[in-house]
Amino acid sequence: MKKRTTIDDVAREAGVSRQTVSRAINGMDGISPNTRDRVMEMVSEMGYQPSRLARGMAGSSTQTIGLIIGNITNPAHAEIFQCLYNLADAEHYNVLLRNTNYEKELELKAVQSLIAENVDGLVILSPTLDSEELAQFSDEDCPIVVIHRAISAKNISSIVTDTSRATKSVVEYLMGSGHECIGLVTRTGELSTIRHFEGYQQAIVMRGLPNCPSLIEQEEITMRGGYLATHRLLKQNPNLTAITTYNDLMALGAIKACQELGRHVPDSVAIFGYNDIPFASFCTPTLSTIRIDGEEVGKRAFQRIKEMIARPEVEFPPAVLDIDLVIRESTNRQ
Amino acid sequence: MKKRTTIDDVAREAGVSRQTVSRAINGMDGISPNTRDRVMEMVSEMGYQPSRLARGMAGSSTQTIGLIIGNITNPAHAEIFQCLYNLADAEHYNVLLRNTNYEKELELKAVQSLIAENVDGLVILSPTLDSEELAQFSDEDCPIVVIHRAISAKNISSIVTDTSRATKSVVEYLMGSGHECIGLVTRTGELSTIRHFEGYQQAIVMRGLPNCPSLIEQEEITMRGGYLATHRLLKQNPNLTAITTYNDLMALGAIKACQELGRHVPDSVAIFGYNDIPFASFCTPTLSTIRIDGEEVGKRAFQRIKEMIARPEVEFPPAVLDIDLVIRESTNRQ
DNA sequence: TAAACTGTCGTGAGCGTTCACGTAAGCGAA
DNA sequence: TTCGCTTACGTGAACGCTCACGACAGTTTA
Repeated sequence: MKKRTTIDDVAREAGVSRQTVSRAINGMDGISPNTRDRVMEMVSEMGYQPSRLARGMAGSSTQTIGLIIGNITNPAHAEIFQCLYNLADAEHYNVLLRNTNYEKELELKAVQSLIAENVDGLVILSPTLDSEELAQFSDEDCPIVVIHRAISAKNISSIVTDTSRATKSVVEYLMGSGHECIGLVTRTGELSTIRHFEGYQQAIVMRGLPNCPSLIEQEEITMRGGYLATHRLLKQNPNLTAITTYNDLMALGAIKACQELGRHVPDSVAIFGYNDIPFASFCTPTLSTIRIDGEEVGKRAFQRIKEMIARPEVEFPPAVLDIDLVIRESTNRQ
Repeated sequence: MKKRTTIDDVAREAGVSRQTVSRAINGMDGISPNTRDRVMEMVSEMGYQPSRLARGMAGSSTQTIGLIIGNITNPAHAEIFQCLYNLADAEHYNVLLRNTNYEKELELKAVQSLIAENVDGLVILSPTLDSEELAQFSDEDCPIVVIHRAISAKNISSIVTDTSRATKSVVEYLMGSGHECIGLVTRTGELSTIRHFEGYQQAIVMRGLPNCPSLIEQEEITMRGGYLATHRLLKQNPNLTAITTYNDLMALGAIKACQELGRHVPDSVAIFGYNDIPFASFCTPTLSTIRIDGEEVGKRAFQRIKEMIARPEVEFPPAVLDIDLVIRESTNRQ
């Protein structure tokens, strides 16, 4: 049975007090350079690692941030996680993950449980909870950063892209390429789809095209979901020549559905994705999509949560990220 | 400043002692049904949640398992994580993730840091560390389950598939379809590739075909890696008609490379993957691959780590999982 | 009837830190 | 000298639990 090396062990060996060791390892002042060196040498000699549990108990920080993620299996989410993780890890933060499968109940529980775990901050990467549901956590003293949903309140801040404008650009691009009957494949629920609708309809209306409800299909956010929705869409609207989707996964499913129905992509149907996951440039045909820089998102989210931890009284406005249309084969009609 | 509800608060309100509350919430005996009910009612009324930090400090378990993962961006890994996570979460375990990018140094540090965090157990999902490197952790009293590498020692156990046999089956299948010049695209490093080589060569030799080193290319485990390796492979061996790969990601890259080089898949080159990630059945052409049930892997890993936590003295033999060949379009020559 | 046991509960200590103090030495200024 | 300030430490308490006990009924056993 191995016994853990504690701060007291180090203190004893170095011939100083507990507190002095603490001062040394935490870079606090009130300690002379000489003693600091001596202590630090002892620390590495004895292989001492402070216990995060004890630190969390005694101090105010657990050096842990919670991350709630809708589905880690979604490559767009995974990329953001990875980047956020790397930054956090570099600053000795632990990342505590909760995979919620986009379920509202689970997500609410996840927020509560993470706060109860004394995380220093919380990042939410899932389009499930709405502003009101989030607002109830304003009074817990745990800063929250929400990704992809604009909200800013006490202790709550966000990193967003302009989904509405992006979707509008996509539809305008498709109309510019001569498409007049454009379908929308999006997720179930209202929450983040509303921006999606918004952009879609703005573009349609501006162009004076008919705003037809049968051109919209909703499904779960997976390849299978995109596949099913597209099947329905094309059955109801055989004259449809383009589809814009909620994300790349649904787009990949859409391509599959088109192929099964004998509708060539892009010659018979153009498909537009959202996110630019790695597969988008490796599939056949390669996928036109909205590029969101996952690395940038992860970086901003981490920076923001750190700022909020450091200055809890400040209220931060949403950070809006740029997006680009990436045109590839799936919309490139001959 | 919100104050946390502690076990003492509950005890006071319920008119019992701390320890009695502890007995109630932990389902220990030495408490009458009446008091238990009364305490539990008070617990939910006050919204009391025990502090994992304090539990970890005071008790022997932190209810946390560590998971080291090579690259969470790899869908095969993500699936296993998700399943393991779900099971762990259902039993109130936290999962502490470390993403190591397959780097040996990071991975060794990750193991040490997780042990220092007092995790109850550790699961390693990465083909990076070899048996000797792992063996040094036998003496820490923290059970370790290694996925995809056969090893069993004190405190160390594993969940594996027979990569060698699987690869052999693939090559035999390809030869059975008339292929005589078969390339191998695998990862850099020796560790898990050795089983890959083994199966490949066994099949080749049994058939009496020449064992040509130029038919093997190594790269990083990504689509891009598979893409680059395949480019080199086809340049050096234009007469090659089939490629078997380390995993589906590399296979997807291989398909891309073939398309760029004007080699039709499967008519000119057949491609075989490994893992059966969701994209394998949604890409074009759909990918023939080895099916590994990620859900089963995650389940076994979690069950095993729980067994090891419960009975630290027992040494478990590797659990070997079944695999299947899944034949799809990418090897289906007309 | 005394002794031993069983069921139910409470108490003190300890886990490994940080925090808010207290203290002693050294130095300069009034 | 005397006071105050700074620098460099040390000390006790606290964080919220679990663990190993101890205590005290009530019930069985010898």
